[in-house]
Amino acid sequence: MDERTLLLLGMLRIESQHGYQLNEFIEHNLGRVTDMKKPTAYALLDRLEQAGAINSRLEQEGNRPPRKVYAITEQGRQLFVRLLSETLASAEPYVIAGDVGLMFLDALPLEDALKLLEQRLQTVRAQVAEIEHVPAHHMGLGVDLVIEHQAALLRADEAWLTQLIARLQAQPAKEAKEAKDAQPAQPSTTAASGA
Amino acid sequence: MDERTLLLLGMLRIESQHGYQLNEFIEHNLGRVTDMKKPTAYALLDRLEQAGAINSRLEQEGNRPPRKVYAITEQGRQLFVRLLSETLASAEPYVIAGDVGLMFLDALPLEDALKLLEQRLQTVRAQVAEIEHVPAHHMGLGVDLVIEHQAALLRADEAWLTQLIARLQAQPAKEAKEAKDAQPAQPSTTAASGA
DNA sequence: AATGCTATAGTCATATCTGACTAATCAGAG
DNA sequence: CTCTGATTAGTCAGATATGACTATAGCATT
Repeated sequence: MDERTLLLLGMLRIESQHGYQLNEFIEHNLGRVTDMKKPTAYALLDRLEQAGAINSRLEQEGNRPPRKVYAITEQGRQLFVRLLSETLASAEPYVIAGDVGLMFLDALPLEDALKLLEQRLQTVRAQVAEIEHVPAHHMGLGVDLVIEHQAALLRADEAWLTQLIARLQAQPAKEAKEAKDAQPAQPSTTAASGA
Repeated sequence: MDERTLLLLGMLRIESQHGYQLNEFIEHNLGRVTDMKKPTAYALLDRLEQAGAINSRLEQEGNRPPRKVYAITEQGRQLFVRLLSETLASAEPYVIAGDVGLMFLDALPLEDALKLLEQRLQTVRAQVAEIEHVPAHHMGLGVDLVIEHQAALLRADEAWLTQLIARLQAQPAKEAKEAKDAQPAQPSTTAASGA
């Protein structure tokens, strides 16, 4: 949530903009950097204005509905530098949603698991391919660095997955045994999930 | 949010448990897998019970306050397999919070940026070290795989960061130029953030 | 000159999540 | 025995986030 604030301040630091503009840019170009949705952005802008980090003036173009153009204030710049420093210096341990699936890999028959992991691998490969084709100097922001970073992580992910699949294919016996070892608990009522 | 449901179902599939038990385990052992908090878990358990995926019976131990022991139902097992399959097959493009910072790296003087990135690198290294010392067969679940996966990603992260720092140190001129190029917009009111 | 379509600009009711709290039991110190 | 602090078990008000919606303007088509 602090990163979202940082993002908005950073964008306004580059250029004063109205809400719609900010949201369009985020939606179209920053899908990899944030998943903040429109209403959240408006809410944060309101809060930032309350706090004096940005201010807004109404602007009328033609006789379209008037829109609020937000500009960063001196106070906002200070907040920006503070948030940026904090964000750069720290490394929040990330939580990867898909990892929950790995925890229960042994609940599925090996064949099924392999099929699903191969699907996942396809998806990851597609993501790598896509990100490698994003043109450099994408938007003049440091978005390039983010793209690089994400590409590096995605490639690591691809490599790991590939190796996992190979391992599972090569040692079905061993992995099956591990799966057994993993549940010394009571066999419980029904056993229908078919492990 | 679906992963959270999957996690709870998966844990109950292994063994019937009461809420407190589930939460303790998550808090102490699954910090890397999920960041779900206690009240969220209770809310999801309620919802799963409404939906018939789990049921609960009250259990009294000594004369401590009675507690609800949740058990997965046949319906719940089916849901579990479905969610697990979906999760394993897909690869949601992850959003790394810290990446927002990278976007605005050029807003700081190079020296400052380097100092901050080095701090980040320290943190990442500490995380790598920590994760490499987690004992294997940690809890008998597939948690091992998750640990491996996260270790792989963390090492990739470390390598990328190291290389970024080297690049920034080696080519201060070029990077400084890029920083200039990055903002052909208006110089705006105050220029106090000192870029 | 009415119709439908897209872009613009934002709002709001609802769903979701969590920090802070309640409340009972137990174990040990004095 | 009774006070203190830890453990167990959970709840709830309030903060956050978002899907779905409103509403106007411009433009092309018929």
